[in-house]
Amino acid sequence: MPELPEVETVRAGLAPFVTGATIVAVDVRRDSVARHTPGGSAELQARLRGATIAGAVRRGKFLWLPLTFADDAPPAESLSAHLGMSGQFRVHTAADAPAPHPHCRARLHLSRAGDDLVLDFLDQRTFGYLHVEELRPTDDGFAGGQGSADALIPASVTHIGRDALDPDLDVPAALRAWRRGTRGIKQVLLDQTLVSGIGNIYADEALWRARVHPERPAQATSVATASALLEATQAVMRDALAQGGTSFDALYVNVNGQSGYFGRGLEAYGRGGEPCGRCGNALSRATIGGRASHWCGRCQRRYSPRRAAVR
DNA sequence: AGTAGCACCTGATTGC
DNA sequence: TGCAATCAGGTGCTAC
Repeated sequence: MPELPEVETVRAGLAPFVTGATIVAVDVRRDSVARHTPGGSAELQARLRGATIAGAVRRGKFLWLPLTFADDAPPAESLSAHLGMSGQFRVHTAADAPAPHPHCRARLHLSRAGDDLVLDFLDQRTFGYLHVEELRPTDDGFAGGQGSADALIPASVTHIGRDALDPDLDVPAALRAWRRGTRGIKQVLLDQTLVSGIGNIYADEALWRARVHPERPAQATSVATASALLEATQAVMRDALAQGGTSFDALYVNVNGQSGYFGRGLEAYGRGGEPCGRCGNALSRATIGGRASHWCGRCQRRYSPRRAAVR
């Protein structure tokens, strides 16, 4: 499922095709893809038509394309996209574009330097969406590193924290936020308002790597442990990114739902009952906070207040 | 304020 | 065999 590394792969794959392209027409094939836009698909179509895409920017799992219009003003609006669980983008030349796939929720017709392109948004499970909205200055100095889009983020993304690979992540503040409250540490890792980009799969992987039990209360997590968790998160995401970036061809923007990184490299997620790659103990699987969770009961000790008190 | 729980949706898989 | 229940996932909303 698309988490930070997968969304970054999509962003990086999309950017060279769409930057500088003008949106000629938008064919919405399922109205719910525009459910976050107040006026629905009609407003999405009307506000996108004629816009030129200035780049592709990402924070955590949120992706957006800043838009400029004929007046040459800096981008003030964006086409925002969230892949949900199963979203994909595919790019075709207009001449080679196939009939829309049954899971195609929207087809955008683009034009750049005389070339006509088709950008399909596919989404089997329909948790993803496209949205057109204004860009807002953010008070935390976020710089997406995308030139003209610096320091502006879509209105719907303002509540999302900097992501785990953002060089400007305020690490001490992030660790403090992770160590607050009564929730289990895994639920805290999944809280996109604190540190974004971590989903169910990488949460399990990071916890396994850092040897932390998913149900350890956040407030019983030491600075050292929280710090190790953040570093494990960054390491596993960098590893995934290195593999996710390997497999795309010109017309397919890889969302990497199953292929690529998945099925290799994973030590915990989806491996309930299989031996731990570190100690050989059978990995546990249970639902925690409504999410399938996987961990090693030997390497990742459950928190015990009594043991903590003795020490 | 912080947290838990559910709705949203579809297709694959499992159970009867 | 056929149908129904279950599961998976991220986010945003509601209710405590």
